[in-house]
Amino acid sequence: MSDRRDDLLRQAYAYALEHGLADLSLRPLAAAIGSSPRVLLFLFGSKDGLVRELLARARADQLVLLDQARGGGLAEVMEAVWSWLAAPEHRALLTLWLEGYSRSLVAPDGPWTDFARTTVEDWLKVLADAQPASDTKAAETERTLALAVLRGALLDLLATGDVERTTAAVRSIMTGYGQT
Amino acid sequence: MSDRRDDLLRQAYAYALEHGLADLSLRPLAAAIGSSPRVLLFLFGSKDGLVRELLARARADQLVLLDQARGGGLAEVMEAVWSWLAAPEHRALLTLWLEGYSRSLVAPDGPWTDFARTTVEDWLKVLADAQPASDTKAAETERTLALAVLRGALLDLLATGDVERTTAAVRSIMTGYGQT
DNA sequence: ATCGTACTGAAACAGTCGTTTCAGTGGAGG
DNA sequence: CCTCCACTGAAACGACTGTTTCAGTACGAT
Repeated sequence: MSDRRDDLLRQAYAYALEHGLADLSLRPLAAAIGSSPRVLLFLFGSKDGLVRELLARARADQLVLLDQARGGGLAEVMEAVWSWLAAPEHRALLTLWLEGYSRSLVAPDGPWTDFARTTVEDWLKVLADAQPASDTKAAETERTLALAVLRGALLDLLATGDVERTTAAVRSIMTGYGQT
Repeated sequence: MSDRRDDLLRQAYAYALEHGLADLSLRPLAAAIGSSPRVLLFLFGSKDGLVRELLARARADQLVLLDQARGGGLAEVMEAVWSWLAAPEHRALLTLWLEGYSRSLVAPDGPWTDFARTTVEDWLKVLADAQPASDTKAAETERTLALAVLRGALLDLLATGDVERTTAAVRSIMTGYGQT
């Protein structure tokens, strides 16, 4: 019966969104989601195993977004992705994402392995699919720039909460692309 | 005699650049720099006090860069900043910066307070000084975009190490600005 | 009824953490 | 010489960490 396992993972995910991953600890987590450290270790093998599944879930959430954003040219995809990034209800997920990103840069081992590099590739691939001719050097530069703008604006937004200014910045660069 | 204090801070800073701030611990740090937890606490009051000074130093390092990058139009400043960001010898400092950035988003209290928001403002101010008329809405959008590109490309670079691709992306947007 | 297997509560284990207590150094000023 | 004071080594404190040990409980199959 992995119902309980899935349920606990879902609750642990919600808890991680609220409290962050950096100082996640089994005892407080278990207490908050009505379980025990013993059970969490039994179900997930180790804390690292649990964290790995939490990160996988965070990545899965983003992949769902990226899939929904498909279709149309680069401008449409950027618009769709940005409106998702700027939505207040995704703020917690995105700070969690940034946490995993920065952590994977300083500690290449552990559950975070390759998290940063993987998400770069995930996103670039989706952007490439939105380009008519994605195999040219110019196209690669174009989508790298698009990714940089989205993420740079996200960093800004997460720190300042200024939706208007950051959205204006993202929009301003899309006008350059063809409006398919 | 604060010679010793400055010396220890300098060494602790070097240690933090190598090992990151997230799981910084007094005993290993003290052992590595030829001191003791007792002395570190005596000199800096608490671990938080030490971390605060380390972050202040990281910020100071960036302010030096930003000051050197001054002069010229937005394109020149971007070029100067990017060449600094892309330099391999600054990789450690920048991952440390990102670590502090993400940490300050999830734990608003503690030594990290406002670290993210502060650095956004630091950078935007320098970019504003590079604009001929910085008080218009269009100028604000323009420099927000410039900041986003620099930081987004930096995120990409830190994860992939692909200097060529990220540099091309940054350069591609500068061509739009006037080459003062 | 008996076995086996999946699960779980309570407690302990060994370790690390930041910080404090206590007992000293060493050297400058009176 | 004595005192004061900035400084430091050693050890302990209490709290917390992930994980393990042990002793069960519940339940389905034989």
